[in-house]
Amino acid sequence: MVRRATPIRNVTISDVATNAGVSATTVSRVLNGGYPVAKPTRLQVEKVVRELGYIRNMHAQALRGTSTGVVGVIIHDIADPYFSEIAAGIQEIAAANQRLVVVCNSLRDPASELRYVQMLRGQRVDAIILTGGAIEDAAYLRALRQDAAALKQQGARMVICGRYSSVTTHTVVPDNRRGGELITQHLIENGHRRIVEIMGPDNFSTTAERSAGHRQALAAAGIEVDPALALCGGFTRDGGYEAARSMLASRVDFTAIYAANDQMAVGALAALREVGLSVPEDVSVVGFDDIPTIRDVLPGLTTIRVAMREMGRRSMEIAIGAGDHKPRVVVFPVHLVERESVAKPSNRNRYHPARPL
Amino acid sequence: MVRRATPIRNVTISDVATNAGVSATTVSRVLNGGYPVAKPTRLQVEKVVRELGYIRNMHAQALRGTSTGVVGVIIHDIADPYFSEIAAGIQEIAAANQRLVVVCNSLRDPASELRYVQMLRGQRVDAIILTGGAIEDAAYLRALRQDAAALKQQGARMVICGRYSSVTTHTVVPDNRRGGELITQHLIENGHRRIVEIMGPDNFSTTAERSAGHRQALAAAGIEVDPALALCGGFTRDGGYEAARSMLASRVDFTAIYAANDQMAVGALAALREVGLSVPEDVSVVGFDDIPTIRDVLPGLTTIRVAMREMGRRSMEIAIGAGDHKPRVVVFPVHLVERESVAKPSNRNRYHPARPL
DNA sequence: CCTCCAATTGAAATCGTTTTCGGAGGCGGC
DNA sequence: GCCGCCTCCGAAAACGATTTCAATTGGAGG
Repeated sequence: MVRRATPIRNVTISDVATNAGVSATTVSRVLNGGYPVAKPTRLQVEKVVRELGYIRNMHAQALRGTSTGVVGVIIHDIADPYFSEIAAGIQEIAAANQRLVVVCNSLRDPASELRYVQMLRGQRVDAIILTGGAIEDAAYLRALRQDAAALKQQGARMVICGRYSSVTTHTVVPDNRRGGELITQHLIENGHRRIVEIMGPDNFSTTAERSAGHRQALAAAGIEVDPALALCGGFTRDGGYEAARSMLASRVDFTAIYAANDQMAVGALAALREVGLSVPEDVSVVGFDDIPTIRDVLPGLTTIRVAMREMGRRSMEIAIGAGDHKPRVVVFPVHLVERESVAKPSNRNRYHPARPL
Repeated sequence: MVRRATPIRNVTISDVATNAGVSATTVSRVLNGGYPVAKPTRLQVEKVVRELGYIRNMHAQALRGTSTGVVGVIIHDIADPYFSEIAAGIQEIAAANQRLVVVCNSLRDPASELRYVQMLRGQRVDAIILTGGAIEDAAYLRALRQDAAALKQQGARMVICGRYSSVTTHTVVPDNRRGGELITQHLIENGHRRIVEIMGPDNFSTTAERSAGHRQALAAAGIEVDPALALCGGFTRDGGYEAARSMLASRVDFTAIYAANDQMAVGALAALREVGLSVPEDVSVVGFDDIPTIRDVLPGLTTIRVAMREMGRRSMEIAIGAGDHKPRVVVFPVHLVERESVAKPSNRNRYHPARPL
């Protein structure tokens, strides 16, 4: 096969200008509007643009100084339903405003998060949205703060979605603490006093907040916190499964499980099912987030609704909000969604799993 | 608050050059390697780069002609577990190769897909990955073919993931037809002859292929296709739910449901549960894809495993595969995953749902 | 001492756009 | 007839990087 002799070159604004018999300046003015261009000239230029299939080179445009129209999003894991909902919300607003979104998966690794921030700065994005909780150790914070300053310096924004942070003034968060409180109250009202808490990974702000709400509700009801009932796991289905199994193996006494997110709750459900315990008859189980897929697990999981998609939308709105530089902290309210996974405690079978581990 | 007097300007390569007492050329050479630079000079430049926190302006670099390091991905819906798995695979390879990924949600709209292709061409991306089935009408195809030609002309690639297409030579697809055949054979081997087929949206290539495999297996078993047993729905949980309900309402006789993807199968499961039919005792149900969340629905859904993440990985590998311009069509094999949603047919309750619609 | 070569470095052109600063023409008012 | 204003348009200077071409140095070899 013979390679084309013509060099690889795109149609440029000068090509359009030449073909239309005007200068590049005029073409640019037609393209961008705002300047006076005589009607016939405008029409002619538009015709040539169509004929040649001209597309603006965004890099030249960006280099010249105008905005890039690109927003960077750094997200833990796009395959995680919690984050993909947020991402979908972000996309909605981006699409409605002709913005492009660069999505980066940090896989919960602070170092890779920082690397991505650098790459996005190199891309001169208009804004960066950081989603998800993060381990906020000192070195990480220092680096991020520098990036945020540089970003602001170049007129770009940083918004943090899903966690509080001292790094930027633009923040969108669910009311995690309140959620932990609400769901725990619900369990307490149903008569539970020995509640297993399957927490998220250590050191994550989300973990801390959801746990704080839980303990607060416990304290308000005069229930002492038993360290034997709390354990950490990855924020995943398998994390919940493993945690539930190890709790079961430890033989400690409990009547309910509070998992720090729905996926862990689903894992716990699976672990309970495996040993022949049924929910909610033997054990009550609650989750957090109300991810879309949750409505099809059995029994229906009682959980805390977090408006993930709306949070994504709001983050993007703030990210591209034109002139408005006012600091924003948006706290999304949460609420309890009751399904079938909670009942009054009973002692049936609790210490004698039908099937052994 | 007083605005900073200093103009918004980034550290450029010339700043580094000045501070290091060398020329921009030398800095560029230190940054990109390949040219001889004396050790002390190199060290000095690297030191200044660190001190000033210099970050390359990708736009200037891209404008000059080197690649942008960005790959565009156009995907139906990032919140759909099928696609978010593919996206995760794409991200894995991108991360390993320092590429950035621009993700665009087309929401199954061909027009918006084309708009995004244009925007991505404006970004001079190194490649575009198109995922998901599409309505391939003539006008759409013509436009896409033009874009593909222009892309190739500028040295970029287009790879299509999830559907066959006459537009580009780079294609990554699951063996949809074979999957439809396998799962139908499985039902037939279990004694089913009246199988409802809940198809995906009309005109989608994926729908057509999965349905073709189904009918092929039916034909091979000498079972005549009954049009009353087939119906279309959106590729969503609710699409499956609605389809199942309307089938139930139509009172036609069937013993099994083949849904064209897992989400529709889950919807069908919910519809059956609502009318008091149990799976697999009263009706067998199968899906397609084996999305991750499926393993936690009850009863465990028998389905066809599609290697979504691997497909994403492979698409990206092809997209950034450097010199290699050989056309590639990669067909991913599928296989049957047996769980608990299929049993021999029985007549119990079939015409007398415990609860009315 | 002269020539030549290898090793380093720099000046300047280039990529495609936007924008500033004027220039050219037309027209009304004096 | 001249002045000034408006309308429309173009030349040229950025933006920040890479790369070509050439220059400088120092040392080796004759």
